[in-house]
Amino acid sequence: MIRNPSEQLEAYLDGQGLKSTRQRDEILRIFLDAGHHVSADELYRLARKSMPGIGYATVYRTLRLFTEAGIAHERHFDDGLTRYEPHAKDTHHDHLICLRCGTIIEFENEQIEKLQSDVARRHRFAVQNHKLELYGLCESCQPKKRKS
Amino acid sequence: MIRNPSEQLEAYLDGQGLKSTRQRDEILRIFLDAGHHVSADELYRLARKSMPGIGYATVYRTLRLFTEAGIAHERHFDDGLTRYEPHAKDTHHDHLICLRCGTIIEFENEQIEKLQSDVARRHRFAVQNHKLELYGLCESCQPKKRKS
DNA sequence: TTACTATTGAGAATGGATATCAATATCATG
DNA sequence: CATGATATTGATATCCATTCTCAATAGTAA
Repeated sequence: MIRNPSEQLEAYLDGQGLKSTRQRDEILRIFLDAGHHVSADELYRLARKSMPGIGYATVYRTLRLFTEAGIAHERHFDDGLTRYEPHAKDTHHDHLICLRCGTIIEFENEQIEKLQSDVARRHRFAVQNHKLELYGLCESCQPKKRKS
Repeated sequence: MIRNPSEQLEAYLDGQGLKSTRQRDEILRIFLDAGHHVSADELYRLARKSMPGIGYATVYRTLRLFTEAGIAHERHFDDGLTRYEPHAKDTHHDHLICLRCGTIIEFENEQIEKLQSDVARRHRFAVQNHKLELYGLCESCQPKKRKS
C-alpha cells in the first residue's frame, strides 16, 4: 500500500495514463505544506509565488485530480467555498467552525459515529459518507466573562 | 407567542415597517404547501402557476425574508443548491440524504446532540448551530439482495 | 385621493467553478 | 536524441446560482 502522497500521485497518474508535470508536483507540495482546509483561491495565490504564470483553471483541475487520486478531500462548509484538505490521516473526523475568525478545529468521536450508524440502520439507509459540523465561536472569539 | 406562520409574517413585516403584498402571502402559502426542502428554483416554478409574472428575484428576496422572520430555515446540502424548509416544528433535526433519488429523511437523536455538546465544551467552543448529514442510498435505491 | 416609500420584475452583474481551444510539455518509441 | 502522439496548460469564455440595479408599480397612512 502506497503511503507517501507524491508516490500516490505518481501511481495514480501512471495507472490512468496521465502525465507527471511540474505544476502537479509543485501544487501538491504547496497543498501539503499549506496545512488544512485551503480553498482553490488560496492555493492559487500560494502557487503563483513559485509559478507566476499558473492559471486558475490548472489549480482547480489539479485539486480535482488530487481528489480522484485519493490525496485530497473536498469539504463544503456553509460559507459557500469549497475547501480541500489532505487525506493523509485515514481516520474520519468532523469539524468545529468559528463563525468569526474562520478557525477550523477537527475532532473525532467514536460514540457519535456509532449512534449515526444506528440511526442509519433504523432507516434502512446505506450511508456512504457523512458530515458533522458545529458552527459557533471558538474560545478566543467569545466575549470575555467578567469576574464579579 | 405567535404560532401561525402567516401571522408570524405579518407581525414581522409590521415590526420592520415592511409591506404586506400579494406575492409574499402567496409565496408563503406555496412554500408551506410544498412540503420540505424546496430550492428557490422549485419554488419559482410553483409560484409561476398562480402568478405568471413573478420574477426570480422576488422569490429569492422573499425566501430571505422568511428566513429573517424565522419562518424558514436555509439548508446547504452538498449538491450546491440552497434549500429552504419551514421552521414550524421547533425541534432541531438532522438529515439522511439519498445520493441517487435525492430523498431527504429527517431524524432527531437526543444522544447525538448531547455528545456534540460534550465535544464543544471540551474545546471551549460556543456552538450556535450545527449540521449533521448522512449521505448514502435510501432503502429503495439500494441494490436488492438476492435470496441465496 | 394623495404622497411617501417599499416592492416588484426585467435584466445586468457577481462570483465560484468549469469548459474551450490553440500552444506547449511530457514521454514512449524509433 | 529526435519524433510524433497526446495529455496539459493558460487565457478566456461560459455556466449557474444568486444578488444587484433601477424604473415602474403597489401598499398604506393621512
